[in-house]
Amino acid sequence: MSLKLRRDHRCGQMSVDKVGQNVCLSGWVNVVRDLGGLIFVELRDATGKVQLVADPNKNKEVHDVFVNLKNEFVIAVSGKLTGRPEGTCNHSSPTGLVELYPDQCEILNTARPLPFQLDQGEKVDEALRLKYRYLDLRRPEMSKNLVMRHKISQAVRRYLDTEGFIEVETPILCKATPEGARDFLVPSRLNPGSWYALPQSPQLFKQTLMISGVDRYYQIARCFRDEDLRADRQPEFTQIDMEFSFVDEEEVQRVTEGVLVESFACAGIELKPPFQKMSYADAMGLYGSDKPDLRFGLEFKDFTAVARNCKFKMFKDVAEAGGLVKGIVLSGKAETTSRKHLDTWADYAKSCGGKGLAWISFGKEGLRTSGLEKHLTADEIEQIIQIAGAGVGDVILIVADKAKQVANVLGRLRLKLGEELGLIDETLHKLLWVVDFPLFEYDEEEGRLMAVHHPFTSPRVEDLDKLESDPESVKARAYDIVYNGVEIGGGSIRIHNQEMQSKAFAAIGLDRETASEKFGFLLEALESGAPPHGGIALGLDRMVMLLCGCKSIRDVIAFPKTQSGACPMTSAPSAASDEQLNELKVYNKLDKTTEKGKTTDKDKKGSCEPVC
RNA sequence: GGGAUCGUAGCUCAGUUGGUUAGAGCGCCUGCCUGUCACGUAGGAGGUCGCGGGUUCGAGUCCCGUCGGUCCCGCCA
Repeated sequence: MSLKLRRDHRCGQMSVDKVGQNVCLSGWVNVVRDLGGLIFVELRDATGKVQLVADPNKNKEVHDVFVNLKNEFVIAVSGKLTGRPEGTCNHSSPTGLVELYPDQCEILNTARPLPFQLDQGEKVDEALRLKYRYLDLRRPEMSKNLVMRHKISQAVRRYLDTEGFIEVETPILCKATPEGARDFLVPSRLNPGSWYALPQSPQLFKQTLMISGVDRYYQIARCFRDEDLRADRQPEFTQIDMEFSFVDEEEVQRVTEGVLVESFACAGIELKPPFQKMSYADAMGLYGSDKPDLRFGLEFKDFTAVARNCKFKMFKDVAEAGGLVKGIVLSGKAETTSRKHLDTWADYAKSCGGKGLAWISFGKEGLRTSGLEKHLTADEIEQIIQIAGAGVGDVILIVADKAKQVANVLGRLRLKLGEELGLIDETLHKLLWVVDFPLFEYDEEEGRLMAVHHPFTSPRVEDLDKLESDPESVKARAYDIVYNGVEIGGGSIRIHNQEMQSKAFAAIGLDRETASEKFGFLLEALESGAPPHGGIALGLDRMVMLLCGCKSIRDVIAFPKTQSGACPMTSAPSAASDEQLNELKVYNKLDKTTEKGKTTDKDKKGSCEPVC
């Protein structure tokens, strides 16, 4: 089809300096304002909106076309751009000083009334927005997000290129790994009974590339994890994946800081590296989180020493069992904190799995407590106040429990209070490296040690001798990068030595045979001259979400999944035909499917097995 | 696997203690209207109250189940 009118300008470019020029524009009818005589139409394209005017006295033909225009019709117009008459300018629009009286107008396509109005924006039910995602993405708020994502990707590519990185693509059809998240599986037609796994990350490939001598690799890589979804978690997501040869932590962190400086600059945010560092132990001890939000205080105070020597059984037992008694201080909140507030917070603490919440309110009229004065001496309460650094007008909230539980309960309470009491300075951009993670953590359910980061993470040199004797005390050469309390990336210096890698596998209970079967190629590669190497992966979706000011990564992904992992637009996932399954030698254990392709019994777990 | 919450017109919502013919704004359709920019104005069409069952003389409203959305816990090396 040949167009009579060929676009030569974009709506967003229409400004006073183009007045007098002949322009041809194409786009969508954003809105029609038909005054009976004059008809105003807002024309929208990817760059913006501009006002078109049809005057029946000036051009009857064009006016006749305009009379029939409806929202979201696709049109092309041409004519001379004019400045708006005195008093009719719209100063709230970027193109509000100009308008176009077309001398030609062509309707390129019509549109039925839409299932939702584009100007209703975020108010529209998300399921509907996802079903008609192509309409949702027409909204400038959404297309802005896509553009921001593009800009950040481009900035990252530009920056990493200057730092000597090359982008290498790694397979999507991979081998399943025993550790980590649940894998998505893909049956192999050519090898009936065998399955590929989609990559949880390109981890092993990028390490292999280091052994190949690639030196510096990056990839904006799609990753897949078959776990439950959240506002910030999708089954497929994108990482800025990097790996470096011959580096230590400092170099990885320097380059990562550069990536973040460039990315944040896309959103007009200036970051100043180097970023603050904090040990995992401090993060957990002071904020009860491995990703503390440092935009506000409320650091934990430790009252365990007082508790150990007091007569209050509740505190004393916890302290003697190796637990902790810790609290946070709400400065100057004694007057505004009612008993109801305290009860609500205590309920919240319980809902987080805590046993309760003790409190001391240091009001003008004197002390009020959650009954603590019955169990503690005045001197002990005074000691607590001293340790808390509290004074008149302050409130102290106290939790006593196992160390892990104190961190969990008090950490979550801290976040809730930070928000509820308006303590968070929204203008701050707090970047933080969390370092010195433990290498392993004991998993009660599995009954074995698990890698905190992943099993390829190098132990700290000074802890090497403890790898077998006291593995839980070994620190990892790992680092997470945290932005305003959100983990946006993590990485480590890797093991580049076969012997140590075997020891690490052994520590997490991976026997020689399994290790060899699952990771034999890596162990072998490590024996062929593997350079010291390390890297990091940044969560692109989360970064873009935060930089766009969105609450969900779904708003920065063009075609995201719902919480149940479905795509309302395409209705994926759907049943496969018997023909397809037969070809794959896969047997469907589920009951027969309905016409709609949905399983008749949702309670049964979908499971497919090779027939052989 | 668990907790919370939502589902009423195309969209966003209201709908009292269970009681007559289920309402509003926007959108849509038909008029009128020459400087609008949330155009205005007059009229009109439009409803399996997510679905199934139960309680009741009577259910949008109460109960049970189910489907779908969202948030969270678990899970996410």
